[in-house]
Amino acid sequence: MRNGAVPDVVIRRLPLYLRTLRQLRREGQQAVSSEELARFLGTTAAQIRRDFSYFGRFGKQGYGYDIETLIRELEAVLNLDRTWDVALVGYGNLGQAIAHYRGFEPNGFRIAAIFAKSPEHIGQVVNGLVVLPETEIERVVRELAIRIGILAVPAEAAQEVADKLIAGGVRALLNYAPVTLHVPPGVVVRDIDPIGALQSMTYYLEPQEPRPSADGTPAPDGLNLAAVAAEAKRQASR
Amino acid sequence: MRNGAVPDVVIRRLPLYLRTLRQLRREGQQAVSSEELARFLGTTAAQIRRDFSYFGRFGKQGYGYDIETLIRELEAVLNLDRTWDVALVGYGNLGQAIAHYRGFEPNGFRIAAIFAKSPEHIGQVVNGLVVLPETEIERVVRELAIRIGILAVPAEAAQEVADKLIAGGVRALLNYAPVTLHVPPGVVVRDIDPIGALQSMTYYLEPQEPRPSADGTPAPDGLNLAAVAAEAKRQASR
DNA sequence: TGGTGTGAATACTTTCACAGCC
DNA sequence: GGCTGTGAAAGTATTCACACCA
Repeated sequence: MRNGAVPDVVIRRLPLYLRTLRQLRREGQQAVSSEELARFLGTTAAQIRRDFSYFGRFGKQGYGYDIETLIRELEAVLNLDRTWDVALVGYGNLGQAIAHYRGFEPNGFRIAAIFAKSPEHIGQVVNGLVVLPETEIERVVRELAIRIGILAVPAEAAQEVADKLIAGGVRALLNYAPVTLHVPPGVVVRDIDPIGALQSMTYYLEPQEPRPSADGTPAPDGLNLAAVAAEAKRQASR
Repeated sequence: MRNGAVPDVVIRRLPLYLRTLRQLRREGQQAVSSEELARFLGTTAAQIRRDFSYFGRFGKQGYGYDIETLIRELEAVLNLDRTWDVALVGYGNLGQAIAHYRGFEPNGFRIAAIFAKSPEHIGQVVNGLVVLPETEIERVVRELAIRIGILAVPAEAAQEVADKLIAGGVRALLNYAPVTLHVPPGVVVRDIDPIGALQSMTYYLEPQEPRPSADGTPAPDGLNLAAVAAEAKRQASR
């Protein structure tokens, strides 16, 4: 983000360290060296040591880092030693998938309010939450002191919804809409952009034409996909 | 990615330019200056000019960039002047959401094969595609000459699935699983990591305690969320 | 011995600022 | 007059390499 002492690149890497450390803890490991951690993450040991050094001296020479301690330190740095309430806006395909995603709670995030535009969605109950109308965003977000919003609305609606969330006090936005949000200073945005990710990867691919098989054939190359599936299922259920 | 002439940071920005340019085209705009484009994107004009300059001289002094031309140039750079077939692996909540997402096709990506592990999913038909067993990944991907894979499987399965895709010829992976994939040189990976994004944003938030309201009350602050929803719905349907 | 933490060197990225062109 | 494309400068990030320590 803005110019604090610690570069944002570093901050973005901390969750990866945390994830890997928790994994190692799950496997019963006690300590880890920057070298070993780097292998897991596909980075360098120097980078990891430098990254940690922004926040303190967490390691012991000749030993490495105590995993339990390091996890707690990183959680403290990232303010993850508490649970954060989140407001989800949008209850279409994507919004519903997010609402049902079980990965937030174990990571310290809890969807505390859901907003939708369509009357068909408003009033539905999900995980004990009532889907509220988007007109209520500002009020409810303020009342519940929610600081984090997830935008799962169509591109056209994203900026307006972001404005409402921010008006209610939200300071961090996870944006799934394919638009660049404009936010005042003090508000962080992270974009989730699968299409952009795909489009940047194709740069590195050989631009060979898609195979010249005549269009219209659903299963080129003599591969009968339905048959493949049926046969495999038969085998599996044996 | 690796050391080519053009930095990967630049490549990652191109899809954003493309998206914005298409938006402007939709609105009927003919030309755009680096300055104006920068305002839309929250960057600087200098950066945009530098980025484009890696690939050619697309602008006209005193005029700016012809939007139509620039779009075509960027599409060519990113190899987006064709349609790319994609293999989707995983058909749980997330995989199904991805399979039904309507945003791929208009952007030049087409899900051409879907794989799942669970027998309950295998054989289902989605958009005219039969969900295939993961055992068939390598063969089918090779037969269909698919270069791009989307991983929507649990963390534990991700590396193994990635290996199979790569064995079949995939060279680009969009990874939704919360793990660091290890891939040979020549394979690009982009991670979609909402949890990591949230965890890095909380660094910037005030670490204030969640409001001290006694636990257990589903609607603190006298806000009756169900009532809010019901009332709003009543008003909307009037 | 085996590892950290960190100055110093290197590599990469962004920004400035202006000549040059339409 | 207005805006591009780009050398050169400034600013960031990564890596090296080693003093130091358990």
